[in-house]
Amino acid sequence: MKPHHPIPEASLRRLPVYYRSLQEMLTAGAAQAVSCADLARTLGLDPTLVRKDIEMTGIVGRPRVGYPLADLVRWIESFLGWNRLKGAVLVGAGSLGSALLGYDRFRSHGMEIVAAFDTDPGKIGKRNHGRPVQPLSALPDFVRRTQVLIGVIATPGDAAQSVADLMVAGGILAIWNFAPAHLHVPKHVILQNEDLYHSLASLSFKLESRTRRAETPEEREISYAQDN
Amino acid sequence: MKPHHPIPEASLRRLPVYYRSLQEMLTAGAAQAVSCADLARTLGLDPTLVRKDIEMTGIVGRPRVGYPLADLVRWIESFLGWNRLKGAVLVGAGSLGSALLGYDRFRSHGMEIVAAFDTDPGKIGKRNHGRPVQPLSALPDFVRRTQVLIGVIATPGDAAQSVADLMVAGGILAIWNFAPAHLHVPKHVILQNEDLYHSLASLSFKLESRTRRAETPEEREISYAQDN
DNA sequence: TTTTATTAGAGAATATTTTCTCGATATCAG
DNA sequence: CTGATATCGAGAAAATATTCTCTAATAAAA
Repeated sequence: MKPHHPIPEASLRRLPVYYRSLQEMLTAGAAQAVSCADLARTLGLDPTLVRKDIEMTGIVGRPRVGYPLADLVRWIESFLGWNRLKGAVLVGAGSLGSALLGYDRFRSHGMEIVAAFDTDPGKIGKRNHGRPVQPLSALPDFVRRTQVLIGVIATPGDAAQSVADLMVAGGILAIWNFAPAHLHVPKHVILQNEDLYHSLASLSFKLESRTRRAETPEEREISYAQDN
Repeated sequence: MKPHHPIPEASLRRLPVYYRSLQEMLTAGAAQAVSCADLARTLGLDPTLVRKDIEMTGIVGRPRVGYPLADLVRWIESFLGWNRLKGAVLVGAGSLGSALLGYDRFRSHGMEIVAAFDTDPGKIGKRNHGRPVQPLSALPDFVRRTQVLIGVIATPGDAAQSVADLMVAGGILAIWNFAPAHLHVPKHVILQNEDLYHSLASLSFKLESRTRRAETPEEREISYAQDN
């Protein structure tokens, strides 16, 4: 039923948007069913785009009615794997790591961070948001014992590759990397980079080109060439 | 030199990767110049892809030599606007907000968070990573006075839209949204969403489909050669 | 029963991204 | 000094992804 292979990345990233909007509708308790047109209108997207994305998940709607709201929400959950809780380990109990440990809503999105690791003796042995912080050296064994599949890296950039290696050695299958580093992992390991500087680059570039364009409309042609 | 107006988003997101790699080479002090082929090899990318991306920034290289390393680094900085410091305000001094306030390396990437805002009376008036936390109601006036252009949202999802409205009212031109919410902003405002659940969806989906696929067929045993 | 709103599905059109190809040029070896 | 060659630059082509368009089918409403 589900065409697992050719899922466009863009569609995949839009599904959580739909999901959240649908869940809001659900808690608002307004309607039993929702049409793609409704959803598209509230999100400011094209209706056919929304339909394509939803169609992709395999659920079938009913003409003139739309999709049963509760079913659609559960279906997306299931499609994204958010209904099957997967354990994760986190390395790097700094401020970002702590913030991630505090995100209790990850649990309702299929992921639970079950343990944290660090190399700082000042952190090891203490608890962070309820999870014990263990020495990094204990990671591979822990992963092997607990069969955890997801590893979250929230270390400084220069430590990230060696952490990734440890994770892979332990049997981690998916790495969510928040460290500013370009990681090399075996092909069978899923790598999701969450590098803030990538986004900042995009934001910064767009802002610069817009404000510069506003300053000197006629000099656009050299706008990229000028150094300050 | 040519201002390609449509800068591919994909290229824009690869530039920070190049930047970091180049900077590492620079501090390693190995070579004066670097070729696209070198860079592509260390990053595992296609050489022509790298050349296209770099060409897009407008820098000119020298045949048989490559690009002068130091110049290239500075050029990318300049292209992305990372050499012109832009002020930003942050709303939501929770754990994620604090983590962002603690990222002092944003400054070397063109952004400095100059003030934080929150609605929690327990946080207002205190300092967070050196910045005073002010009441949210003070935001529009602050933005207007200081001419800050970037707004960072790190609030819970249900507060995000009203915060965005306040920012827009104050004159913010770019919003970096970490809250799990779909924001509506005027067209002239740049919106960059950093929703963790989008990435988690992608990660989770890929992991689910791989593990499901691996459960049924014969290839379950995966060997990890490396062990250290 | 007829009308209407809506989904399903397929295919075309468009946009974007990546790869290919080739000519030009600076460096190096002889 | 001359030729070989690695590298850049740029345009063309190919591949990929996204968006649009249209038709048929269906369920609800009139």
